[in-house]
Amino acid sequence: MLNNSQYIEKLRSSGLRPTKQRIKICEILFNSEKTFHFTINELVKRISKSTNDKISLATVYNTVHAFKNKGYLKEIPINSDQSYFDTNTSHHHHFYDETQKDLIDIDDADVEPVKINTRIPGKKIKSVEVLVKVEDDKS
Amino acid sequence: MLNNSQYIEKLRSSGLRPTKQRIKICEILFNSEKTFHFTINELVKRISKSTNDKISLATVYNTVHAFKNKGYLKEIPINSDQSYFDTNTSHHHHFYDETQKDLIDIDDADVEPVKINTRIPGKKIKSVEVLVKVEDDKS
DNA sequence: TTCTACATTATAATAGTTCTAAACTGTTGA
DNA sequence: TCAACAGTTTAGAACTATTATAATGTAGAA
Repeated sequence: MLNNSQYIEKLRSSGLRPTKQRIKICEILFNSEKTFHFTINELVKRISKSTNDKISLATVYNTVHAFKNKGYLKEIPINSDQSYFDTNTSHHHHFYDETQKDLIDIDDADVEPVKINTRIPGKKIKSVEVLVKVEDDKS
Repeated sequence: MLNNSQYIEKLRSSGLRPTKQRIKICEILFNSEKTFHFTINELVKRISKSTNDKISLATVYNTVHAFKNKGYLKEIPINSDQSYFDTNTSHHHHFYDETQKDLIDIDDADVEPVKINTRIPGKKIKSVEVLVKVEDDKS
């Protein structure tokens, strides 16, 4: 939970100009107690609910990508018609409920560390992501 | 490595009419010694190389989805501008080389079983997929 | 204040995928 | 065998998420 001046500092310190659009998006994404998942489309809806100053779609895309590049957001690898982002940038994994089309965090403590006993020469591991797909248990 | 009459049987037994388009796509996907990854776009190219009878793009999409639904193909969860499919439907995971935009199988023996110590009530686990993103090691 | 580089914006463009509806074809059963 | 039907293919249009464009606006430095 940060106030605007802290967002301004955060943006400035990472080389992003603290425009009012970016500050507004910071408020929406980072003011919550809880981290959450969203699509661009959902973010646009939240923005239009919380302000009268419309932010253009292009700016939302630009900002989300900028925040992702700075490490303030993570993109969640999932086959979907749209990209999912996560405000929780700490190491953790996800359930994907295929019935509800819903993403759920898996607490990192609930996943044993994934051991990959092979490497690709000349490449270093950037991330290890586990996606657990679930569906309604009708048994 | 199956011959056409075996593909016909395979298709029929899973409730898919063995049309010449589907048989041709079976040949391309399942005649290889090795399993492989592909995008729709790449599959279309392979088809046009191996036959003079053009298969329409819609049919390629339809067929790939039908095969996926029947469990003959797996879709690989990855953020990309296009969907990746895998002819290897056995349990295994992937490296994704972000520099080369290239998918590489991880032999299942090289990954310790992923233990998820939590469940979602009323849901059953359908799959557990690990994606290891790698990049050039410039260190 | 003025300048400049960076941001925002509306809109067009792009690309992957899905939809449509007409033509075609494998299969069934008389 | 062959008619009839349901499933399949097809070209092209439509759709949707995302990116590019280029003009306008603005934050920050001098």
